[in-house]
Amino acid sequence: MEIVKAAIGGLENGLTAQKTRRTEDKSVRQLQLIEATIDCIAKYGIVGTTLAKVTEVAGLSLGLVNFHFASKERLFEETLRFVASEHRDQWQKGIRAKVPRDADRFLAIIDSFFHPRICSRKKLAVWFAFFGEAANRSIYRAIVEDIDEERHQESMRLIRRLASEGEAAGIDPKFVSLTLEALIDGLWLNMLLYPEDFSREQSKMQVRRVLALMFPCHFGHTIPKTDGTT
Amino acid sequence: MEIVKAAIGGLENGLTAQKTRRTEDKSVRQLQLIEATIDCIAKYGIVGTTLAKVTEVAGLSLGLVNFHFASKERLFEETLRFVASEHRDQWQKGIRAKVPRDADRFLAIIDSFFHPRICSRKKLAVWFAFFGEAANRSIYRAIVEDIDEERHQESMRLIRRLASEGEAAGIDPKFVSLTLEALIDGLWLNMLLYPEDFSREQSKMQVRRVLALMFPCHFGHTIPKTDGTT
DNA sequence: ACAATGATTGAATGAGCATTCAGTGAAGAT
DNA sequence: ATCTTCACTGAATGCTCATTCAATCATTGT
Repeated sequence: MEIVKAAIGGLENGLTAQKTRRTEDKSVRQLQLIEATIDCIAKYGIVGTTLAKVTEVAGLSLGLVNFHFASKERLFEETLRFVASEHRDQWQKGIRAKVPRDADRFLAIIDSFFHPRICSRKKLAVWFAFFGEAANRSIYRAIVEDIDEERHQESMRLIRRLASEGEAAGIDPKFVSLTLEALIDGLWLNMLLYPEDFSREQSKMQVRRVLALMFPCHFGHTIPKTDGTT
Repeated sequence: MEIVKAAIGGLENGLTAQKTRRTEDKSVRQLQLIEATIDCIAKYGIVGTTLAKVTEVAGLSLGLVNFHFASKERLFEETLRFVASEHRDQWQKGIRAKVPRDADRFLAIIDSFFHPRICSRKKLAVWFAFFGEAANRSIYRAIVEDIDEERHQESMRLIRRLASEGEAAGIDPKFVSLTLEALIDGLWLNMLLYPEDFSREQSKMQVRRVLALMFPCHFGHTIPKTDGTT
């Protein structure tokens, strides 16, 4: 993971080769392989993803996966970790950004789920491919749980402050957080299965409308006045 | 599918052999194989489900799958169709039952998602295993879409009547139906990934609380007065 | 220039698996 | 009692794929 992040940095700011080339190449290759894996899972599913296809898509030779990762299994783990931390980086960047109002911070977490890089068709396919296997591979579940838990805690913290601030009502932060996260997972599934019928923007608005039902004062203004779903 | 349904009937009312034994045996075997497939997918995932394991679990010989179904692929299709129609039967039974109030009918659809037979750990594992593959296998998506669409139409019909009946408000049936279905899919995922932390009953209540936010008059009474989430 | 290091290649290996099919046996039909 | 029909069996087949590894190549240090 750490190595891979270094590679992303490297790629983004134009290959500033400070470390020895060999070490850096290593992380670049790993990233290449992970991205090819994402492409393959999206195109062929987990079942249809073979190392031959992955390396072909990456433009590398067959033996490299077992050189850079111990096994196909490890490559899959790192791929899941990659999309997971990509999302974590996204929402953490969101809540650290300019506007310090709690309501906006919470919206930033919500919005992170609908960022084009995070919920592209490819990434959704990868998430659900791993969900499907997670029931039996505890390592996948552990990776997903880690990132879910961290975000859930942050959500609850923000909602708790919102609730005490504005309309205190009987709003239960846990209920709000769990409900919205479940709703978003379901919308993700819709976008995956029916990409023609469900867009990112529309789904984001759908979440906001639910949020407005829960916190009219805080979020009522974030939804369009007219109420057509489509 | 039809053959399989006949077999269920046969099993349930004690093997009333009206047809020739051979034909009936055939459908019994198919059902056996489908149930073994469900067990295997739940235990080993789609990737780890082999025909050797399926037939072993079913207590039958290896060659039978290719005899009763054309291929492993077809067996998988029929398995998905089986859990799909099991759910359809469940909610259709629910809305046909005694109480003819629309609100109760709608609740019956919601509740069908949380029936022990429908959202057992095994069945959830099967659903998400297929969702994971659905992005690439259009046949899976078609099967899921069929059943989703039918239920969605029925839900909207009921909600529309509810909305006109009671608090007409600006409630949009499509929004309500899509939101609740997405929420439920997300809760299913929670139950699959974290069975220790999410129960059927608790999840059902979570849906009702959201429903009560949308239709206080119709569904406010269906949630417990105290508001602890756990 | 040369050696040393270590990344890269891809043919070879062998395991695992879906599918086939020749043979078996049990249940009806005559 | 014998024949016919099929469901059923499981060893054999052949293919796909992850993994290995000997050989090659590029880079760095001296």
